[in-house]
Amino acid sequence: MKQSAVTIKDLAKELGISPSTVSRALKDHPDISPETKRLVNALAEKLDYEPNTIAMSLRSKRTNTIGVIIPEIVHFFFSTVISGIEEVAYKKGYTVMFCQSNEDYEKEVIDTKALLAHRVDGLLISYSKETTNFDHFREIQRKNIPLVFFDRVPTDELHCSTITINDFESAESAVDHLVIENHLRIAHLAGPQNLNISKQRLAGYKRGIEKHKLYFEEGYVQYCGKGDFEEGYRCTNELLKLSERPNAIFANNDVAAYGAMKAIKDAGLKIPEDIAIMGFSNWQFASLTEPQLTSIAQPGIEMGKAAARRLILELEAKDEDLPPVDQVLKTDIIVRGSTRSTQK
Amino acid sequence: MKQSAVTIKDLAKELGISPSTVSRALKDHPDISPETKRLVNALAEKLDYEPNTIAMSLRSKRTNTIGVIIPEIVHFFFSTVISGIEEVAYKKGYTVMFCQSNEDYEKEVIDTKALLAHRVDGLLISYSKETTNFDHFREIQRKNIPLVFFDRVPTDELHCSTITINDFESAESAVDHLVIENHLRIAHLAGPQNLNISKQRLAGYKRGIEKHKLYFEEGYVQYCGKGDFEEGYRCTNELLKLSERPNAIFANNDVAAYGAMKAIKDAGLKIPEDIAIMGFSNWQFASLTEPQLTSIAQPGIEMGKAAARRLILELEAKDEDLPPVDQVLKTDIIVRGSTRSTQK
DNA sequence: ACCGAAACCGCAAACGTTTGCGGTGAAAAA
DNA sequence: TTTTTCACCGCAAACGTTTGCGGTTTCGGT
Repeated sequence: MKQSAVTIKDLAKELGISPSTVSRALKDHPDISPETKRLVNALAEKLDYEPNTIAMSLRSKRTNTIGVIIPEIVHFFFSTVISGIEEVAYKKGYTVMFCQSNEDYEKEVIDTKALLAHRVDGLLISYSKETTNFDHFREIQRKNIPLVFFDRVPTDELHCSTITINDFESAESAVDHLVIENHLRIAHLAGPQNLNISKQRLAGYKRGIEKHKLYFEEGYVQYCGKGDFEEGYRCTNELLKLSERPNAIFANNDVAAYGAMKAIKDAGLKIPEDIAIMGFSNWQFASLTEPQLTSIAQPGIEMGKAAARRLILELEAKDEDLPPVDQVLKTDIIVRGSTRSTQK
Repeated sequence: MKQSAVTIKDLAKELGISPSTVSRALKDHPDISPETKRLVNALAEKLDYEPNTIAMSLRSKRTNTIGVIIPEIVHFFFSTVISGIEEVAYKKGYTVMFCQSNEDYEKEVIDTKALLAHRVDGLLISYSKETTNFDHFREIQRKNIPLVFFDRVPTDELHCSTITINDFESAESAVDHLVIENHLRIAHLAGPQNLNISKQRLAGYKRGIEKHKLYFEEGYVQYCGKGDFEEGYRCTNELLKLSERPNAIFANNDVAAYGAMKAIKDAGLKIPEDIAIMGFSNWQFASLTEPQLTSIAQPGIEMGKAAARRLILELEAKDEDLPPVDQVLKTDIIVRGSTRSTQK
């Protein structure tokens, strides 16, 4: 069960010099003669010496590791974010430790404890739908370790950098799009309201309704808490019962949108002729369905990259505390068959 | 940038006793009096002492960390595997460090180096499509650190435990299913042949063809290397040119199957009446499309769990070397509209 | 011949734990 | 009273690095 086991001491003994000299030689310290450096490096190569990062961490108090907590990995958007995180972390010489909270508050606090125990240099977090208590985040800050939120971010009680998309404007322009396609009775399948993103999307939707002076009634906003397929199906059936039946549905996410699609098909209605559907996130399969789903593309990879870049920036600005920044990424409406009223 | 900073020494100084005593008291060592233990634990609680895992690792040579390398995270199947891994790792008190190779050989070897440098206790790997040289895996073994492969596993030159599904039988029963549904000219979109899984699926397909004495010609097997949507589309168009046009296509994976679906629709043919389609992996969206895709469900979560369980077993069987085991998980055919010839 | 400055290197402590071994005091046995 | 036996605790080394400080040479300059 031993690792490679060749240490600086071994090199030193072999060469009849001191460990300090070996250490310095390996890092090209000016105090060491070129000749010695040559010898040391040659031997290190030969015995394939590899520095013990654990020992280095113990001294330097840095692990070159960043911790990531996301609600769930089996989720198209989050998996793209992770991918982005991994990419820049790798390029900057960091490795990532990762946990999923499974949308469970308890697990989330245990995860943060675990990552702190493993002495990650910094943390990247998108918190669970359940999380309303932020004490575990405050604990992180108390220990002075950098923390960046992405996608699901707290309103600014914690002073952390955040990476988000412009949910409000995206939702608003979703309404714009539907109006252009001549759908004027637009309903919304809203997400969990303790998540800022859901609130913003709902708010953007309402803004769009007002801006265009569209018809609206209470029933047009259906709150589907979990936002899964079944909820989308159920909520859409509610919408179909309304006397002023909407002719477009803007869903908080793609999966709920597909629930809506099924409900509409089951009701014998046509998409988009009778009712148009629009999702949010542009999941991989949005282009594979029939009709294809119009959706709002969230730049997941970019978000991951931005979050990681920001965190590493804060990590490496040793002394001076950088003031937190809120970076907002742009989305794109991907127009497909589920809303296109006219010809292809 | 300091962590909580309270150490065993601090506790010792505060209580006027030695660090060794504190250490022992905290681990409930019999040499320490109940009274002292009480005092130590009380103070530890008060100052919220947390053991420095780095220091512990340095002594014990164990990090309680397992490394995972997968081809890509933005992939339904692999994300489910990771999810399973995380779940059991968490339960057993391990955290996971994770890298994606992006199907790139060079990145894969760099990743293994990085994980080894971070002194993970063991590794879980599914290698890239490009990988044909296994030296970096041998290096891991040389260092005597446990390694378990899953899904994409080497043929037994390395002596490692593996977790796979029964690709051969699954493919064979896919053919069985198609025959039952009365599709007797079955083509196959094959995957990259340096991957065992692809070879097995192809072999299982061929076995099915022979068993049922079905019509076959060379052109019925199309090799789509990358196995993505475009390849599936392209290869299917090749199939459509054949004089004895197949009336069923069994694809190596779901995405390719959707490429096939598009090609068939574009050709003005009906699914499954003219040509049935069957995928492999049962991606999330298989039930959301029109028609829904018949596919073979791989138990991703189970695979992840099994792999992690096996690795941890080997990790904790300190001395005696466990002989490698090959665990094969069962799949299920999920029958949907893309192959169902009859009613419903 | 002496001094000063380079150039090169080693000592030892430190990071926070763990642990073998030995030491103390007091109670029990002789 | 002396010895043995406990119960309890501290010393110090070790894990593999890094680094401030000081020590030896060697050499060019006066």
